[in-house]
Formats: sequence, C-alpha cells, structure tokens
Amino acid sequence: MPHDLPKSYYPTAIEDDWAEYWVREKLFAQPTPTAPPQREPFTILLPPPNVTGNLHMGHMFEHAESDILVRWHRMCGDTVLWLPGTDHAGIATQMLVERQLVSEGKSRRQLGREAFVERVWEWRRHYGGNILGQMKRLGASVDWQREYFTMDENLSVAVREAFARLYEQGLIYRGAYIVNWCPRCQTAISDLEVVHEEQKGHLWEIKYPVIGADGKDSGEFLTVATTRPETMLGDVAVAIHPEDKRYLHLHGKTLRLPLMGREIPVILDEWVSRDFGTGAVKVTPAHDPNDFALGQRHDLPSINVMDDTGHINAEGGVYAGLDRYVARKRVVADLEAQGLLGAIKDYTNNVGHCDRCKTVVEPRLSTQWFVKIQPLADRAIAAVKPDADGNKAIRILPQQYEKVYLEWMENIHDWCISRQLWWGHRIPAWHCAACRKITVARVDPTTCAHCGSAEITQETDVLDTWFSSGLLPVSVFGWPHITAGNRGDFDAFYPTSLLVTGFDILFFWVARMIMLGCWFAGDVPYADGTKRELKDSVPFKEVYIHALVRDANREKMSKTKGNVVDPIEIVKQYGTDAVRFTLASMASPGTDIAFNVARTEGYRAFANKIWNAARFLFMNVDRAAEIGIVVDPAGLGSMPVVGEGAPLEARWIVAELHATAAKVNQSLETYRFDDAANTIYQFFWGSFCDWYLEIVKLRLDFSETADKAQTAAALTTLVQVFEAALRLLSPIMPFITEEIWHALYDENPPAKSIALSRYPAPSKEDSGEIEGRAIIAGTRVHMSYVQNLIGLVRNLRKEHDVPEKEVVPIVLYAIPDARRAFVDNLDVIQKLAHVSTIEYSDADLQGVGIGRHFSYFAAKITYERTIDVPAERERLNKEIVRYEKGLASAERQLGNESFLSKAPAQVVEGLKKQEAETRVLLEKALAALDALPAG
RNA sequence: GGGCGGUUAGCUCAGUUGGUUAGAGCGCCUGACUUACAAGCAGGAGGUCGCAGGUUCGAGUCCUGCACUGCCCA
Repeated sequence: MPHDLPKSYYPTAIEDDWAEYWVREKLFAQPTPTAPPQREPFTILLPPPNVTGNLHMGHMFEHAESDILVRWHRMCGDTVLWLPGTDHAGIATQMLVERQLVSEGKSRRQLGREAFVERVWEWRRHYGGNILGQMKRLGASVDWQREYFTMDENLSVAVREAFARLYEQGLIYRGAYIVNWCPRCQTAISDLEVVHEEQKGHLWEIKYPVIGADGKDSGEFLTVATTRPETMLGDVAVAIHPEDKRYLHLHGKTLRLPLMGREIPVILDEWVSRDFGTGAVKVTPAHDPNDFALGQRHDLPSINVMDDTGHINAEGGVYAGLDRYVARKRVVADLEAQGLLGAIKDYTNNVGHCDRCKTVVEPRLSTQWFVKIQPLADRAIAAVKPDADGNKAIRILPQQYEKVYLEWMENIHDWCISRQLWWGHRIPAWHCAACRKITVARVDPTTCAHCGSAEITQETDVLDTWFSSGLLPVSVFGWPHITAGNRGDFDAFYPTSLLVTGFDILFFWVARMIMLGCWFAGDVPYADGTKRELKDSVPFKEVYIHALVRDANREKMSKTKGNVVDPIEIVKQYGTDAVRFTLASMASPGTDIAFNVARTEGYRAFANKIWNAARFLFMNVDRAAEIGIVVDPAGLGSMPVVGEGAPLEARWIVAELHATAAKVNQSLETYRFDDAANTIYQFFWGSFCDWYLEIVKLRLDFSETADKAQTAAALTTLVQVFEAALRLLSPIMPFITEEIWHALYDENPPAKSIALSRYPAPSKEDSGEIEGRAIIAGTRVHMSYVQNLIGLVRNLRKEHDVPEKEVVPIVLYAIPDARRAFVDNLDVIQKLAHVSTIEYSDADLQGVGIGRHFSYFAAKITYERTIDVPAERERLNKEIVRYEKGLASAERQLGNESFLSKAPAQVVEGLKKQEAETRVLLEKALAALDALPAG
C-alpha cells in the first residue's frame, strides 16, 4: 500500500517532483479550440516579466493569485488558458550584456551592431529562461506550449505592422522635443522610466547684467534662480511675469548672458511664478520642458549645450568637454569670481533618475519618434468609463484604481517610442539621402518610396520595449494575421478575461495594452464579418490590481536596504504551499502585505496538520480493509451526501463542507483570496480535525463485535469529506493536495492530477441549512449545543483542577431540544469532555461552580476541590460587571420609545431575549458570589 | 502643490447595505508527555475601534474637522 506517508510533512521532498510532472505531462496546455467553447473561457496573459529578472516576492504573489484563479476555473470546468512569457527589456538587457563585454575588455561599438545583437540573443538563450524556470518550480499552471518572447519572429511582425499602421494613420511622427535623457544609457527614456527622488541641493542666484539703451551694461542686474547653473550656457532669454511690479522697468530690455557674453532678451510670460526664487527665470529651451514650451511660445532658438554623455559640447564655449557636474562647479566658481553670483540657498527638489541605472536624468532636446497618443487614449478612456447603461468594457479592481487610471489617461502626453539602443525592434523607417523623406515599410525596402532613390538607410533607433509588450494581448493570438482559417485562438481567447498585476504597472503595460489593444483589435471584425464592438476590442475585461509585498516591518523591499526576501529561499524552508497560503491569506484588496515568515511557519503547520489527517485516514482505511470494509471510489470526486439516519457529526461535517464550499467559491469570485484561504483553514483545522476527526474515532470500530455497517458508513463519509476538502484546497496548496490525492486513490487516480478534478460546488444554502435530503434541519444547532457543552465542561474541569485523564460525573440542566442532542450524543460528550456520567436536573442549577451557556443549559461537575475563594470572587465580580454593563445598555435601549418603534422587529426581539438571558446570568452570578464562603 | 489610501488585541489583518455584548491567525500565559499530528492537544488572558464634534432609536461602519502615517502625480 502506498498509504504510508512519512510521519511529518517535508514539502521539498514532494514539490520538485510534482512541479516537473505537471510540466512534463503538459497538463495545462490549452490547444486551439476547434469549435467555440460552450462556456466563456478563462484566459490570463502573464504580464511579461523582464527577461533579465529573477523572481521576487511580488512575482510570486502575483503568480499565486493568478494560479489560484486559474486552477479554480479549470476545476470548475472552464476552458482555461494562462499564457506565460517574457519581454526583451531593451535597456536592462543591453546594459547587462554590455557589462559582460566590459569585463572581457570589449565594448559594444567594437563589436558592431550585428554582432552585439547576436551576443544578446546568445545571452538570452543561456540565461533568459531563469524567471520562467522559477515559475515552473513554483508550480504555476501555465501553458508552457505557448510561451512567448517579445522578440520572437511572429511578435516582431506584429510590432512592425503596428508601427506601419500608426504611421499611415498619421499617429506616429518624428521631431525634436525635450525628452528624458539618460547620459549613462545614452538613450531617451519615457516619463515612466524616470524615478523622482527628493535630493538636497542648492538654489543658485545668478545676476544677469542689464544692457542699457546705449548697448552697454547699465550696472543694473536681473537676478535669476536655478538648481542647474550649468544650463545657463544654453540660456536664450530670461522670463518674468508681465505684472510683476519689481520688474516693470525691464520690459523690452536685453541682458548680457554671463560667461558667454551673448545678448538675450527679457520676455514676459504669465507662466512665471512670481513667488518662486527671484521671480525671474532663465530660459533654456534645449534643457528643460517648461523652458522648451516658453521658447516655442516666444519663438526663441534652442541651444543644446550637452552631448549624449552629459558633457558640455562646443556650444558651451570654454566649458566644452567637461562633465555636467564639473561644469556646474566651474560655472559657479567663475560667476563668483566675476561677482555675478548671488545668494546660494539650500533647496530640496525632486530629481529624476533613470529607473534602470539610477543616473540623474538630463532633460534634453533631441530628435525622437512619438506616438500621437490622444486618439488611442480616447478609446482607452471609453473602455474604462461606464457607458450610458453603466456598463464598462474593462473593470479595474479594486475600484479606486479606476480613477487613478482615468486621471492619468486624461492627462497623457505623447509617447516617445524611440530608444537609442541596439537591442530591440529596429524602427522600420528608412531615411532617403536624396530627398530626405522617410519610407516606412512592412518589408525592408530597397528604394525610397518618394523619389525612388536607392540611397536609403534604416533608422538606427529601436522601439520602446512597451511598444511590443503593449501589443501582446493581440499578437500572442496571431494578430495581425487573423484569417478565416487562422483565427481560432483569437476568437476563443480575445479579449482575455483578466490581467492580474501590480499598481506600479498600471501605467506601464496595462495602459499601453488597453490603448494598443482597443486600437488594433477594433479593426478585426468578428468571425461573421461584422464590426467588432469596443467591449470585445479591449485586451482584457478585468484588471485586478494586487497589493505590494513588503517586509515584516512594512518596509518596501529593496536591494539597497538588504531586506529582500527571496521567494525561492523561503519556499525551500517552508514549502511553496505554505508560502502561497501565506500570501493568499493576507491578500485583502487594497492592503499591502507585510510578509512575515512567522505566518508562513504557521501555514506550514497547517500543511502538516492536513498531512497527518491524511495519515490518520489512511491508517483507518487500511485497518478497515483488513476486515473487509472498502470505500467505494465511485463515491468520491463529488459533493458528499449523508442520509437522515447518519450520526450528528456526519451530518454536521457535510453541512459544514457545503457551507465552506459556498463561501470559498463566492470569495474567489470577488478576489477575496484572504476569505477563501481563511475559510478553508477554519474548516480543515477548526471543524474537520478538531471536532469531526475526534468524534469519528468513536465510530471507527474494527473489533469483532463492531457494527460493520456503521463503521463502513463513517469511514465512507470521512474519506468523501476529506477528498472533497482536498479539492477545495488544491488551488491554494496544489502540491500537498496533489500528493495526498494520489495516495488516497492508491496510485490509481481517476485523472492525471487533482488539478483536473472537479471543484466542490455546494448545493444552494437555505437559511443556514443545506437544501435537500442530505442535511437534516437542526443539525448545526444540535452540533453547537454539543460543542458548547464540551467547551463548558472542559472549562469547568480546568477551574476545578481536574487532572486531564480523570473522568468526572456531571449534573446537567438543559432545555428539551438541547437535552435531546445531549442524550443522543452521550458517547461524544463522554469522550471529548472526559465525562463519566450525566445526571439530568429538571430545574436550573444554582450555586457556586456552575458553567452556563445562556439559557440553553447549565452544567456542574461533581468534583471535590478547595475553592480559591479570592480568585473565584474576582472572576465572579468581573462577570457581574460585564453583565451589569450589558444589562444597563439593553435596558436603556428597550426603554427608548423611538428604538421600539423604529428598529426592525427582529433586532428588538433579539435584544429582549438577550436582556432576559443576561438578567438570568447576572442573578446566578450574584447568587454564586453570595454562596462563597467568607474569606 | 494636487490626489488617493490607512489608523481596530503585543504583531499582521478581517469586519458586507449602520443593528444584540467587535473577530481571525500568529504571539503570550497555564495545564497535560492523550498512538493522525509537540509543526500537536486542552484551557485562558488581552481592544474606550487615532482624536474631537455631528447625524441617528442605535456608529468600528455615515458626515465634518484635526492628528499621525503611507503611496501616486506635478
């Protein structure tokens, strides 16, 4: 028998094997449907992790949530597709390989473009699968047959098509604008790749000499304030507010630009803030976005004084060749020497850094490619905003993020899509040396489309990585080649159902996928040829934004802080299942997760608990087999049902299972992973192990004299409930449930995996009881009587210092319904409360040492002990205070006319009942206090 | 500067449309070496729900203000 599980649960011993098995058996591959699926498929695209990345806790959390949903849907019988892949991460990957080259004493330029790109591919082949490998180990139930990479041939075709279409539609243009320039990466980067950090710096005041009517310096100065004094080399004007009274006399004047000697005008613009600095602002159109706008409004030239590497260029006169920070020092020193430096003030400002290499970003004028974003954004807004009927094509959850998204989308700027890199999709545009015009083509051209010249060269820039990742939802399903014979995937899986991702990604892929998805899928007609509606053009119907995983002290994990928790390490220690359960149980929407291994330790204990419950079960199954009792496997795999004659605990555990299944299904529908996890935990440990297993031991009698039918029935229910509970837990803890499930079926399971079995679907719950013949009315109430009595007696035993092993007689008063439950379940009470005999009293019990449960019953144990009078008095006094407080508040309310007339009847009734009960309890407690011997 | 969250037990968090005396896990204390499990079992202690007002018969829940704190954007 393969039933002999090791005594303790060792996750690492089982997880690797199952992880491999799932991949090897291609269990989660989802082929192209040949006919439209009956039910709506459940499709998730993995938001592409960076190919250079390693799996961190945030990924693991995101994948755990996705996997739970995916496994749940699969077990519910849906057609499920979870599509994995990576993006080519232009800057990050190029940086990485360049670093490698440097260590070999080579450089990218030495190698040349072609060789370098080949070298990156080589790197990717060796190391690029890292993060996906980690996903495999963690058991993500993705379709590995469909793995994508943004640089793949088919996805590159899509990128080229998208570029060409947008260009033809007039939505891509090229021009010189201010962009965020990283001097280290030597490329433009998008606004989103700039991380702002507060930095202590200075605000330098510089005095610009005013030129008099005679063309000579008048001796007066106009003082400007700047945080980047070196940019003054490129100044073309100084701006003041037109109504600033301090400077009225300078209207129309010109200034002498210090150090450069250039004559520059004073310009008037309402944009200038009079309160900031001196109220006069130097204008450097080539090095600041605001100044650039000013320059455009006032028709000023732009003088770019820096090169690609952040060094001053020839336009910077004697400063040429200096690094920007060296130049800053030199400029300040020279100004001071010339007496043109004013005050230097401490100033804290937000400085932009390159997200990749943390170099300070230089806003800089350069020629780039842009997407005219407004038309795309308009659709992306329409997709998220409710229509006239209140329907939304895309639901963003938690809902608060919808507003964040809309606000961002409504204030979007044109998207700079060109990058000065070699690794990426090279822009399919050719410059003509003859006519200077641009040819954009899907197939590499040999001649200029405008003049026919053969002197054309391809644009050297590549596209922003997000241009390709934004296309994934359409491109992975075959776009742009959606043909009659080739549209199975697109028709079945587009739009995808859901995107699970982090808040920080909202503007990255989410926004771009929505814009590009709506734009291009909108042009793909339905299979019948009719025009696609917006609701089916969107890349996904829902976006679920998950929380951030922080460390145990709620600090953001970061390499520099050294508080990064490596998921693989934690998994090795506690098991994937325990880590997944930790993450799920803490995943309440909108709240960040403070990841604490103490929790994980607790959930490993939970896994161990299940493990041992399984061992108990198998032990009994094997013992039963010896006397010829065999559980029919045909009864497994569905929801257990018991008959009216079944013992209380059997009816109860089945009722609990149904209620649990209902709650879990409902929780998963609403992304309440925490509720789902906690509900299962409570069921498995609190109900199944703590109560049911202990009681069922009474029924598992394998002796000669045993009632075999009773034993068989008990065993059957036990196995059925356990098996169903395993399926219930499986999406959250796939490994341990897989292991036990296979063992349960004695290595002869009905399917290759528990993941391919059916999820427990409850029958409808009706006023606390389960509909139908399975559950008998009163089951849960009766069980609660029994549980409460056992709890009460255990408590009394402790108070009377009864040794744990010793059985004691009890005296019991109970209302008729409770009494019936107690009589029927005498053996249960005797076993779990260590009771010898029960003597029933027809009158309520009085005196010291009575335990009660409201008015349903009271119990007293017969046991001699020396009463600790002061302790007992203190306890009773505490009780009395509590009762008096409760009573007072109840009386206050019940004496209130408006309460009686306005509150719902059931609330009033409840309060009356409670008041009566509290009054009884108070009287009893007072009497007990009176009965205490003086002392 | 603009916006969005959060503040409930020692810690981490639930708490649905306002409704009876506010819950969970972990931690803590006590007891018992019980053949599924010491990663366990049994029992217990622990909270003026950030502060101040207001609405209401009734507020952890709704409104206003304040304090502290986190995040996003400029």
